[in-house]
Amino acid sequence: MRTPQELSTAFRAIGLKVTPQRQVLFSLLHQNDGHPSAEAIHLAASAAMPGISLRTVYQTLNDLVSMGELQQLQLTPGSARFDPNTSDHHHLVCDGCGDVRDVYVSGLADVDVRGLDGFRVDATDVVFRGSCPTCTSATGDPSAPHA
Amino acid sequence: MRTPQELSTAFRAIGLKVTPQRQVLFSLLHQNDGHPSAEAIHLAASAAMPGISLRTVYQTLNDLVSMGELQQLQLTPGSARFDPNTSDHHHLVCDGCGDVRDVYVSGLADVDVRGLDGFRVDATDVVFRGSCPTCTSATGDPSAPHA
DNA sequence: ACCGTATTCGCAACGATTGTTGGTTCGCAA
DNA sequence: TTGCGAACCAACAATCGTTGCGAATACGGT
Repeated sequence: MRTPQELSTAFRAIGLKVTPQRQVLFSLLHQNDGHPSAEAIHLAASAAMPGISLRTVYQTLNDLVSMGELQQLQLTPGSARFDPNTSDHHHLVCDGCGDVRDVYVSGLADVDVRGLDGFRVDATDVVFRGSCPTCTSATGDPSAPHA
Repeated sequence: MRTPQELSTAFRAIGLKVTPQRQVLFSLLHQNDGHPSAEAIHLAASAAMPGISLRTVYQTLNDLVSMGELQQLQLTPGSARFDPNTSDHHHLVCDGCGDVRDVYVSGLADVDVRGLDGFRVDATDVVFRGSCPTCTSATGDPSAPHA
């Protein structure tokens, strides 16, 4: 995620205004390395600016997404998650607790894909699903050391 | 997707009953190689059995998903899609028209993944996003031959 | 400082999905 | 064949995540 200053400049450059609410969100996202939902962001923003509306949070998140400054993830049914990490990475989802982590994948260009059939590929998203260490031990996975 | 007969047997085996409504759904899904939404399945089912309720469609789809006979996809915000193709494959999504296709990927095991960090991976989903041939030519892609 | 216009907020509405309830049907094991 | 219980439908209401609307407000180029 770019700095609040850079985001402010980018907003003004396309005719969007930099309000205190947006500054709060810029700051929160800049220092966020997780994958928060809109609700979670609203909660955090409310701490810094009581009364900020969920509507405004959605509005600004959508702006950031369409500017390409923020990635929107739909990894599970239910609420979308937002990813401030704009570097080239992929995701790891725990089926147990729903936690999401970033992973870095190399060698993707070497995989063989059949069925593209004239399709133009702009982006490739890889999602690994499984169980995080905490959930793995909690569910008594036989391949894991038990407590 | 397994045959309606196999699905019927599988349902009975876990104490679920094989009703005419379910048989219609089994048949529809068996011969479906697309990625229909629940709504689309309900529409098709209504043609074969007028009056079948959307509620029943959801119920049976959920049963099939939890039995592992059907895959539920959440490729975009909005409605879920269901994939009767249970073979090992991945997906291609057109950002233009929303169309979804199956693709087959080999060599995935050779990619290098950093950040797994004790995570147990059960499944890997790859989603290629881009533009289908129809949308590519319609949007005037400079790299495509124009009309 | 001014003014145009974007932004804000609260509330209503939306689409997708699930819960409920009550009455009826019907699969299927014994 | 009979009986139990599951499944069906209808008709809602409710939930969740998200967006549309409209009046009041405030950013920011000049």
